[in-house]
Amino acid sequence: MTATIDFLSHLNPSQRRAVEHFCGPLLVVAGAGSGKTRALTYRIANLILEHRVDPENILAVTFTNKAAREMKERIQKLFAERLAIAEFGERFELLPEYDQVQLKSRVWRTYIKDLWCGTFHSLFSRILRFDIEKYQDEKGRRWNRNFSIFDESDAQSLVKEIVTKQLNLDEKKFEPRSVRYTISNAKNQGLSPQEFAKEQPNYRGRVISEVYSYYQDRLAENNALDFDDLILMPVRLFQQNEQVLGYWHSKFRHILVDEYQDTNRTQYELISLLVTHGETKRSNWEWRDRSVFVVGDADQSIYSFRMADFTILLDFQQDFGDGLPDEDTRTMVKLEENYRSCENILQAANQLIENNTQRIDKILRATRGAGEQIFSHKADDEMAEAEFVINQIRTLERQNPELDWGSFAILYRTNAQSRPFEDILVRLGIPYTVVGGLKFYDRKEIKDVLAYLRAIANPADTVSLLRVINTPRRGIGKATIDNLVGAAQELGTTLWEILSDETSVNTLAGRSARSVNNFAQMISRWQEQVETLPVSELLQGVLEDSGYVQDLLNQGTDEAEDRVQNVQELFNAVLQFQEENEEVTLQAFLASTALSSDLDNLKEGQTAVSLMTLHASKGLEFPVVFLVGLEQGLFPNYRSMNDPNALEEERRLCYVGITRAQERLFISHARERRLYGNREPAMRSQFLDELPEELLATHHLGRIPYTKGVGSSTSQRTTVGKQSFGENWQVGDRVLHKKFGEGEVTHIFGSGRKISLAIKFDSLGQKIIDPIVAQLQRVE
DNA sequence: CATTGGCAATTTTTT
DNA sequence: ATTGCCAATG
Repeated sequence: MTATIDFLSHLNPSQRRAVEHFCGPLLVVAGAGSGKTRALTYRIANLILEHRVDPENILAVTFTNKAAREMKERIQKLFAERLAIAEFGERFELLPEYDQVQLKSRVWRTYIKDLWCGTFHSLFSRILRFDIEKYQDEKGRRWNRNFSIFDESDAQSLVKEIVTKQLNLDEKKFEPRSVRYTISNAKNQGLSPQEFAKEQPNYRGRVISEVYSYYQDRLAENNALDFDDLILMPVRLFQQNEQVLGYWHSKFRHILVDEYQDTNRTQYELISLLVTHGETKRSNWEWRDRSVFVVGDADQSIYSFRMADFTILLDFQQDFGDGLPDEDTRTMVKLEENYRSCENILQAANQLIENNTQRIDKILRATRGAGEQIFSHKADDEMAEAEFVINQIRTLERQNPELDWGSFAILYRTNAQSRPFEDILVRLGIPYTVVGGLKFYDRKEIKDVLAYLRAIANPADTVSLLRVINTPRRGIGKATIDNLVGAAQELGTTLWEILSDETSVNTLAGRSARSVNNFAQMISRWQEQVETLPVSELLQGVLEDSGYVQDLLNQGTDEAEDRVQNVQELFNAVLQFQEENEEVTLQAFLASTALSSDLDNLKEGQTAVSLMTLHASKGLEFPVVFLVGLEQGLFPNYRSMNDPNALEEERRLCYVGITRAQERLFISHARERRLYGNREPAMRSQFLDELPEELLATHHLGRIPYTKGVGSSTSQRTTVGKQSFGENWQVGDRVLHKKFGEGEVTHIFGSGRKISLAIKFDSLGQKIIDPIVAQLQRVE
């Protein structure tokens, strides 16, 4: 127990309240860099240690697989350190390696293995592997436990096929991309094809609802689910099957959700069902040995295009909590102390986000020194911008021994912006990693090989079968394939039913019958091995017997060689997956490939410059951050500029970017940028003008100073904020804000340095403002 | 049937 | 500038 106390002692009072929370609901409003991951991991450890909660009764939802992995690792470390003291009387790091390994694996087995920790998608795909056979949709479609998970490109080709082949519609008028997006939105609102159809007043909507219905048919035929189904289907299943819901409800007694501001309606529904057992009357809710603990920050909500809805976070107090105002509530904790960034960076972030109207009152407090000024740079074009950035990186790296390549991040709005940076980095031989963009699992050769595996795991997966039936060439042409598929459709069975029957093939395939039968026998052979062989050996067999690798080698081109390399990497991925998990099934491996993002592969401790989109940067931090391409139309993106809500989201994205920086922040834009091959003039982003001028440096004189931001910098800038510090604000005071105009103080939160004011502006309504950050003048 | 070349559309962000 | 799609050709 003493060890328990000692880990609680690293926490500030708010964090401590969060960590020590046991039963009932709690909302943790956690600003950027406020130590929320620490709060989450410590709380889980505390539940297990202090409250004797069995790990298998804990459900922890994270936003990425990487976050899940890290969370498990951190908890494991916590336990290992504690046990080291208890059993060896020695700090974990000081133990001999053998003991460390032993201890770690024991901790894994007793505490971590049974913890349900992952993304919504991976967690609920796992639940579906148990219970999907008890589900039947409104049209009687059914799935079995071997279901395939179709990724976004699979889903889109399916839609495309339905639009063009099945409904003979104009691809221009019904772009598969946009139709798929509409369907996805419908699913994320929990609407079935029929329910969606009822809401469609116009032709287009009705057509899309028809596509949606066919789309579900096709998924079911293939025994496949898309990403949205992984969430929606459990909701439906829970709603229609009391027993299934009861089982999972009583299993998951403690539910934690990270990045709660990025959950959508169906995800919320899922959590709600598990927490309340589908009971609508609050008085019937059982909190005796249960909790729901959510962590989030509305200011970092950047996924509304994926139907994320941060009002879910704002409503938590009403939905689950006591609904009391902030001063009295016992179901909300705010983490406002920022441990990550220097004060200048934080002030910039705070002031930028003040421009948003939809917020929860929260202000980030600096705990570190002022640090250097933020540097803003205007370049001629995107090449010059890249040169500027890389030059800064080289200079800083050379001048500061504590910085290595991994200390730098270049963040941009769109994936396409990475090129010029990569070009220069390659030229100079500086190590770098691009996260996101062209995903490993999206490469043709990887998709091909995975299609083999998917067809083996799930014979109903016709899409995958068709992908590989003639890859590499086996002389099975379009005509024979059409014949076989046509027959399957005629009979209402799967393609595999036909393929696996030699006689049918002989009648249908004519000249190619031999090839088809060979192919089918090959697949059958592998299917028999699924239960007995480890996935790695199965894959090896596939690569050899299918002739896929041989075919690539025969091509002899550089490109083909690259592909062989990638296939080899896939094989390594299987080996790694087998090392990290016990009892690896083919389905589990395939699910991990479908649900893993590039982000998950970002390795800790690699000393390479990181390039990524702002979205991908969420949750990460770097000593030095470059925010590039701040131009109207690019960032904020032109598609968001006419919609106030979308514009606020862009601003939150900028806020996320700024708050990734620990010590230094550079912001740049270009005067001219290449777009689709031709040059276009560009205007500086409006966000630049929303940053506090006095924190921005625009010219530099030779060297760029770099001092670690711990302790105050020596610069004597007097910020406007400093002038208003110490003012005695009172409710009713009239103030003038530089941007928002005149308003009246309606509430005062905190005091001294921690003061913030609620101000009702005459034109814009109420906002919470930090008088130290904002430039307020008293009126009258 | 498979390869090649020309033309068009394309870029927001992702589990 | 790059990628995907279609039509014409051996």
